[in-house]
Amino acid sequence: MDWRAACCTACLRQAGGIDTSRDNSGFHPRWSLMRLSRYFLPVLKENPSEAQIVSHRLMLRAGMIKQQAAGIYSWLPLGYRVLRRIEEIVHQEQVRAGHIPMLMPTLQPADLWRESGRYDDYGQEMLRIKDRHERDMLFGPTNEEMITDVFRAHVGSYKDLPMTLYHIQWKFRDEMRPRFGVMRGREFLMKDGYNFDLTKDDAIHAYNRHMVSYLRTYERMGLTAIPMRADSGPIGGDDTHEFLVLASTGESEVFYDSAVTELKLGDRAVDYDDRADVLSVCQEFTTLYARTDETHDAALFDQIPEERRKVGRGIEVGQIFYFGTKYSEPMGATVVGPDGTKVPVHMGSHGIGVSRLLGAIIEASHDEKGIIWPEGVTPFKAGIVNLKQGDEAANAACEGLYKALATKGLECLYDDRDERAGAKFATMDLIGLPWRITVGPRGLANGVVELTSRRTGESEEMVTEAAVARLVEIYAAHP
RNA sequence: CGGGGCGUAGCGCAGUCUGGUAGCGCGACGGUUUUGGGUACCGUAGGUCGGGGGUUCGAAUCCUCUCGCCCCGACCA
Repeated sequence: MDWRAACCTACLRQAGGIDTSRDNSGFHPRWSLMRLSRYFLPVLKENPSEAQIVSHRLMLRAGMIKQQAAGIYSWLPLGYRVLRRIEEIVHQEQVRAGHIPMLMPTLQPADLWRESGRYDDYGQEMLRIKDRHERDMLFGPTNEEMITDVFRAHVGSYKDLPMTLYHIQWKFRDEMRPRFGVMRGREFLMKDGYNFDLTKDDAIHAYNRHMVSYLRTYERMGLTAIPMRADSGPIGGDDTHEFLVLASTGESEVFYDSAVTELKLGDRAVDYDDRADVLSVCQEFTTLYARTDETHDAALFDQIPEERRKVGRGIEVGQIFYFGTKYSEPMGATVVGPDGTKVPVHMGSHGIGVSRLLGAIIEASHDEKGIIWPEGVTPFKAGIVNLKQGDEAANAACEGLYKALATKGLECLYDDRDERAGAKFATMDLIGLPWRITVGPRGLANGVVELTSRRTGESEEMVTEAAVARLVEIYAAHP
């Protein structure tokens, strides 16, 4: 399950401890052995003028991204770690729901899109490219055609269904006006999944299964994402919900019953194969009024008790569609049914904006000092701040802590720079690690270090073993 | 794509109106300071002023073309 991070954790466990030398393998990133003095974290004290909204500013200031062109970014080490972590959560929850990971290319032949009729429909957002043989190619903005092509080439029987394939891949949409940093880039990382089912009922179950897996995915990231009935837009379909994170900087106006923000999936067990179970969760989360401006119905909205009637803005972080045979029919994706006749499969597609989630999470979780990462997605589990670099006791205590946490599988960032305390604290606050362990001669004289919550600012002094135990306990809830 | 704005050192900016060969703060680097919330002082390095063409004895500055980026709008994960 933990197939993304496994190599790092495993090689760490195998090593059985700590290697304080720089890792030069270039493949297994020993992230848990990170000294800030050897890391690449180009933080900025001042706000870059190009960034307007808070998540964009903070991502630039925290040294997470560097813009390379309008809407196109390099992911610097810190940003890359969060991106990978979000990706990992998405993978885990998709696999848990029974969906199968794969990978399709970024470049696609135009002919596939001519089959579905979308080559002409898609418009300028599609980046069209010619190869050296003058063949028409495109940088994929989505993958319905390609997955349908994969499916029809290899699947021919109803016995192979149901099947849901997904991948996490870079997409490109040549937006007229990219903005808000990674929230609306032209190049973006997206999880997109496609279900193939024999009947509409089966496909609706796949739709519901995705809704539940998405709710769990967002909750693990510390987000409240509300499913809202939405227009289908250019992908086209009969049924669709968008998932929106409430934030004043959101691009969509949303109307909702405030009670929906109280709904939590929590750690309740949902059997993804149990249709009734899955359906009941979907009903629980979609019964209360929650719609974007596209589908807003003022009459229905007015029936909500006034004190619960809310209008706000939201950031779209995912969308699920059922679209039936829209692609399977024109592209000939059929299976032979139990009665021996060929029928086009029922499909749906389901997307999560992986790179965009970084921005959404920051919009939802920050303060004037910087980012506040939810434990589920933090790039490092804690920051260790050595207040007196060079002091033998402080150095030893920090390295001991570092080792103790690492052997528990908690990857931390050790600020071993020769800087003033204030500079170190400011950096930690900016990059938003949820926990900070402060180690200095003053506390060590009493045998204690200080554990501070980034979110509340509350500090508590305790012996190092207690700090390790506390963090182990906290992160047990965020695998 | 319509409207507006901006490109000068890694970042934030001044200098452009009124041409005379580039400056400030932060950061970086080297010292001193031994420091519990971006410390202070001393010193050093770093810029063909987005690019091309033109006017001029002389262009960051004036003219022109061009590229890039940002903001508002329409559009979108």
